[in-house]
Amino acid sequence: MAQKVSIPKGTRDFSPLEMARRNYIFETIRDVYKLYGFQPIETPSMELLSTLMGKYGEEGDKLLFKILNSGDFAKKANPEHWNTKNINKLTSQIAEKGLRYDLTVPFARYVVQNRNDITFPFKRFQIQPVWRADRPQKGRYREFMQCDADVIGSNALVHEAELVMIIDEVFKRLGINVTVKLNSRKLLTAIAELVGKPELITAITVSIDKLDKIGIDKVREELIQAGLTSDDVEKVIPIIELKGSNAEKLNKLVQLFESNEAAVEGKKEIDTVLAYLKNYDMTNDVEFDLALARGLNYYTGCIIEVKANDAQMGSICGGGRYDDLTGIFGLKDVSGVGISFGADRIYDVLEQLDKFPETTLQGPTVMLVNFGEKEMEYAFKAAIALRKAGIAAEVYPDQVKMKKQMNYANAKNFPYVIMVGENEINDNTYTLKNMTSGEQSTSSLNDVINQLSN
RNA sequence: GUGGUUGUAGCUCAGUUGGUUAGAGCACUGGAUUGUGGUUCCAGGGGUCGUGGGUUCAAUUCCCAUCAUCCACCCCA
Repeated sequence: MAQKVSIPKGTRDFSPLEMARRNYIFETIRDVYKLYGFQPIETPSMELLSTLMGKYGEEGDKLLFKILNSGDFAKKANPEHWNTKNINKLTSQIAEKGLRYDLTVPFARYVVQNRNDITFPFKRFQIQPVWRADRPQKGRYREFMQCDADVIGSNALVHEAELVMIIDEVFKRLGINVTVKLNSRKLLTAIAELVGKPELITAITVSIDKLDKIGIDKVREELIQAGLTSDDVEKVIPIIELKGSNAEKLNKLVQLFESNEAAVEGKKEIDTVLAYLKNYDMTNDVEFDLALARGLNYYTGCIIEVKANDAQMGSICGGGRYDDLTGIFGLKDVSGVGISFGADRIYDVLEQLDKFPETTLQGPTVMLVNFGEKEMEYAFKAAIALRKAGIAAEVYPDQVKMKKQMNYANAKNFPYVIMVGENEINDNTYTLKNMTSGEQSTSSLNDVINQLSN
């Protein structure tokens, strides 16, 4: 009996149709990135664990796929660690590589390693898969594509504004309505300082980030659990619950925070970015949202997150400014800012909303029907001429029933089929059939090429 | 890591209050239709009912375990 085959949890195969649709997403993002002056790079699938570990928080370390060393790796492992189940020490002895968890940290490594050859500010984009040993669920895979654009070596807030414009343009082209949420990590720092517990910044941000999902009461509970007093909580809640337009929220912010230094800086960041955006005709909404936090703890300035308005899905794009990511690798005072589109989630949203364009369904342009030996030769030559003219052509390889050949053309979504039999050979003509309308006409090869070239 | 869901044909799923030949739709193959597909009709192939154990005269069905799956939490794209 046949062996039951499958692929690892959280991974997927992609059919020709799915590839066409994925490429449509990648091309759209790539085109917009290029339009804003970004250039592509690629980095290896695996990085040294020393590069990856500790950059994504404790949770992140757990979610890294680690690659077992080659050869007799067991020899190098200290048996004591086996016995005491000291996983951390043990992994460092038997695994020195891991699959990349995102594209930002490898990029920071790339910049530090190639700093002498890079002209700053450096704008790069990168579209590659990343891996996380997460438990899969809706919109969550263990292998998925990220489409990153980052600027490194410039503090200017114009980049934040342009990144928002890129997001707007990409989703406009894809036909997805989104809300771009904007906040600053500095305002979150200010909140932690306001209650006099700066060390709780991570726990606080994690809790308030859930406001949308779990509601204000649960957030209160979580904040208390995180170590805030109820007095503290009553100070925090009005801030994250601020309502009104972006300008109104920003104004009220001043009163709530008074002259907290971090708050002033954070507000200025948001002000500046929104001022830049006034020059641009946004298709989607930009919302200043104090409850936006984002998990990755390397962010220091503006943070950005995008949600689809018409689909149930986690964030489909996110990013922010990180002031010290290259510092970890020994290159100080280089600020970076970037965004990342989650292509797989965007795919799921497009599918849910049925927004893929028709053209992603289309197969090669024309199939030539195979009627017999003589006809095959005639058709084969025609296919060569068609390809020379830049038209994707294919001759059906076997002499089987017409019905079967037409079924094949149908299944493969050929928009056109060419039929050549005895009559056509005698007259040196070709019968071209439009598969959507069913119309067909007989003419010379040049005419056929002209018709298909449009 | 925690909680729940579901495992029956290639795919999507019925079904059996435990009983001897396990069903449908889609897909596939052949025919109606030997140069015309996407519509229709007929026929056919394909399943040790996830795996292991238990209860029973008898288990695909009940019980236990295990694996896989999907969903939710944690966290995140």
